[in-house]
Amino acid sequence: MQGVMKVMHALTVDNLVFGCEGGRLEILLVRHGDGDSIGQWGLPGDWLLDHETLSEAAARVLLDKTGLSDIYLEQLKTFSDLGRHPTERIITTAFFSLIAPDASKLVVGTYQLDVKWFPVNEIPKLIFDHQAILETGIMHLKHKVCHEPIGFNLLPEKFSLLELQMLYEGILGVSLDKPNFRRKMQKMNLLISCDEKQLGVAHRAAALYRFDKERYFELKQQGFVFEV
Amino acid sequence: MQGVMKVMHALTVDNLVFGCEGGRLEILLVRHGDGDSIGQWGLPGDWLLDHETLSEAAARVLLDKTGLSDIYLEQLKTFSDLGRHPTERIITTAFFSLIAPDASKLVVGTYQLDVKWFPVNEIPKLIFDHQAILETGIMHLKHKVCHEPIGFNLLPEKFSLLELQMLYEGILGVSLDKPNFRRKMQKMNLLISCDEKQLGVAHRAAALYRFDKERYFELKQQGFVFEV
DNA sequence: TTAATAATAGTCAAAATAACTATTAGACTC
DNA sequence: GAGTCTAATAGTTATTTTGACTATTATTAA
Repeated sequence: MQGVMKVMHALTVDNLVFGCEGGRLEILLVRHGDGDSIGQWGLPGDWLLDHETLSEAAARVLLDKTGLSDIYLEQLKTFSDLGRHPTERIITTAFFSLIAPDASKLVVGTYQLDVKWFPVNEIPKLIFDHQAILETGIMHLKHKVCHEPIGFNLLPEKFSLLELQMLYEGILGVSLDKPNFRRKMQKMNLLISCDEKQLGVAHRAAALYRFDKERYFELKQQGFVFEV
Repeated sequence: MQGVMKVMHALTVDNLVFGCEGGRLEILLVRHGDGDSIGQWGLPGDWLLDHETLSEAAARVLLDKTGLSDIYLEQLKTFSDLGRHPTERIITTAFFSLIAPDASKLVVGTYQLDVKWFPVNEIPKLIFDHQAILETGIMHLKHKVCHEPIGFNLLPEKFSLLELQMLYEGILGVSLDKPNFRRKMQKMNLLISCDEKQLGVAHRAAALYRFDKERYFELKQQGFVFEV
């Protein structure tokens, strides 16, 4: 490390937590309760501390701001544009995760006014460059959903094939052929039948499946490809 | 940004520049000429300055340390492990790029003892966690090569199909069927015939091709998949 | 009883893949 | 200059996968 002088920087982490409700892709946002951005919506984020890695910070911040814990957070990208914060130079590392929205209960953190899921196409105005970070996250999700069987992370424990298909259609913005989608999914051997049927639906009840995690890790290692 | 106190951090950028020579994947390393790490090999990196983005820093540092310019650098990942530097807390953002090694001449930067290409399986001991960063880069490359037609970036302007195949075999560590590989590549319409043949080879000379950049961007947008 | 809705099963032509064999061109050797 | 070596290039074939469909079935609501 030579040639130029060392400079210190302010660093934060911001979390993109995606969920899915009724086939619609959702993102978790918090409303700030103090500071310059009081009252405004943004991604759950905070400063990186001295004694923690970025991943640790992301997990701590997510717990503090939203009450969610034990969530797999993948590092997405570090954002360093000079104008991304109105008054200071702050660099932020964004993390990415997919969960089933109702899996855990949300808790509004201290210094927070609210925590809420928003459908990704009905987003309020966000602080700083969080809109751009979200868009990067959605692009990443679209790419990832074609190369890894991640759709399952967004669904409840037990789900029907149509729910899975609608999720893919929602994320990718395309419509898929039902019999073909079903055939393709079943050939991957990622689905375990629950030997149960939907309840309370006004039509023939669909079989419910759950997700074979062992098979998932197998496929992940050998480089999964899912084309639609 | 509330709840915890702001802390300042030291930030650097490090560049993973991959090349290919004779079917072998190579990485560009520099040997430090001063500081604690004098005499040791590492990735070309340096401090992030106040007035620049991470991408700008990566490009500046690459030029300063190796003489390379006008190279597309993709942000790979930010490394923040507490023990990654022996004496200080330094966080680094790694950048990733693929070039044809002989495309540009290397220039040893000030404060540098040497700049050199190393085959990725004959790497000297590297400073800090640069070995781990390199491994992350290689994993990323293996993944990427199956999903984007990036092989071309590593080859000279004109190349034969066997050179391309050997590159893929080298990166992925598999052996591929020659007629099938050829057929698959040609069907993508990414190759433009140069109407030239190899010279000075002790066997039937192969046709030389170059790479159709326009078609490349088309495929990139629609989500390229290359399975072997 | 029938309409509506969605699940599930099945068909079929076209395209893609994998595993091959065969032939050809050019250079080197004896 | 005939034979041999290497790798390029062409072609074959069975199997699998795909995309675009149609048909049938189960369930509830009207």
